[in-house]
Amino acid sequence: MTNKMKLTRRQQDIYDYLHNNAERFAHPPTYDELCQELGLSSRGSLHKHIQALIDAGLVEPMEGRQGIRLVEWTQADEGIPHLGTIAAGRPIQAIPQPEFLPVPDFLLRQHPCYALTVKGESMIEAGIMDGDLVVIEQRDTARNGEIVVALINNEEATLKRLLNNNDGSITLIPENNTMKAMTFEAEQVQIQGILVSLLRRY
Amino acid sequence: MTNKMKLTRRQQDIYDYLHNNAERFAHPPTYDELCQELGLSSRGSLHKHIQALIDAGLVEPMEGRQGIRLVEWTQADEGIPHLGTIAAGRPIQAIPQPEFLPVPDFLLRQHPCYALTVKGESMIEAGIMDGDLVVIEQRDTARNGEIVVALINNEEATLKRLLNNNDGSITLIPENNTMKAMTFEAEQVQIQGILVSLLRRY
DNA sequence: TATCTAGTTCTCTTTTTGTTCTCTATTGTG
DNA sequence: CACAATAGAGAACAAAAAGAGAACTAGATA
Repeated sequence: MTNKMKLTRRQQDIYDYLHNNAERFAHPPTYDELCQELGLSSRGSLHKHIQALIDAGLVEPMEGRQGIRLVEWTQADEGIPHLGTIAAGRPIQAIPQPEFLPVPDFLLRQHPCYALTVKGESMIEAGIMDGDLVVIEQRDTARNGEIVVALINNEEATLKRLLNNNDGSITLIPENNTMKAMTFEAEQVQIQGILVSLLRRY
Repeated sequence: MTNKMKLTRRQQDIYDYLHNNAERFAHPPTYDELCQELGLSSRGSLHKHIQALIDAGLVEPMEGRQGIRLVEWTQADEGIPHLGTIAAGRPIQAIPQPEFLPVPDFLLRQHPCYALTVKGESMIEAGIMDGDLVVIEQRDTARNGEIVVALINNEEATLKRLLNNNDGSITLIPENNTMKAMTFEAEQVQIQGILVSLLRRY
């Protein structure tokens, strides 16, 4: 449905404006407000452009209620934020101003995702190397055997394979036979996401 | 149509400019904008050059001939073809109708690329697992240490690390300590591309 | 009810942009 | 030298894009 129609110059401008100022409008803006912001004096002219954006699937009219509009966007169009570096035994080292990576649909999930750079070799036998970029789906639960981003004791973040033990404890397994699995109480471990895909540049 | 004639000096200039500054133009540039950038004062003159580039198939007019611009054709827009499966010791198993994968810029190179699915574990210690998708830059030469798609005796295709020996022979090294490196005469080995990036879904 | 507001539809004009044309200057070639 | 190929300037034109402004519609409101 993402009909990538080509926009005219002004249509792009207006879309960019809506996109960049989405937060500024508590309630979706009216045509008159937009006209003022964009320096137009005719609602009719604006309407023509908005209509084009609607046809292109970039914008949706507000449901039923008239008076207003709303913009929609997806991660596939926009890219996912690259939040920083994850190294076993350290907190995630955040990038001050996360940049957005364009990642194709087929490497994402429905739920929101973010990207991290892997530091270290703790998952090397799972084919995850130092410097790889991993795409993480934001979640606070995970199933057995999934590779997760886990926060331990609210201090250190790590990428490991998850094992939920019968007694309620949690074991985090590195995929590196020089390293040992570690077991924690459920309260000590907080799941921050699960691994959904991996990107590597040579 | 695709009149593959050689370009004049200025045509090449203009093509190079478009090529190098493609990123700078949020929307495809208008003729007036290009004139300014290129130091021309006549759209008519520009038009003659652009027309030559279109004839040469290097540039496409914006569809629908809207009051706008020309676009360079890049693989980032269209995606790269997924040609099939590469398994050590077999020819590449081609997909009848290759599908196109949208792959973000930063995982590509300037030169044409294609994607293959990796079958087998011969490169597992390089972090390349069974089922991974590799992006290959189409090339017929490679440097020492690069991971290449090599065709051996015009029969079997394989993904290995390349070693050019002093005596002119070529050694292909698997990254799997249960497998042995193999050495061939230069004539037996044909480079079909080099590894530029890797994608994996979980 | 009358009135106001905000989206829609319409006609019209202006501006922008690609195209086509002619004319001129420069350069290289036989 | 003549001649062709390349390069640019500038004018004129048609169509697309953008905008103005008025009239109309349907809800909301008083």
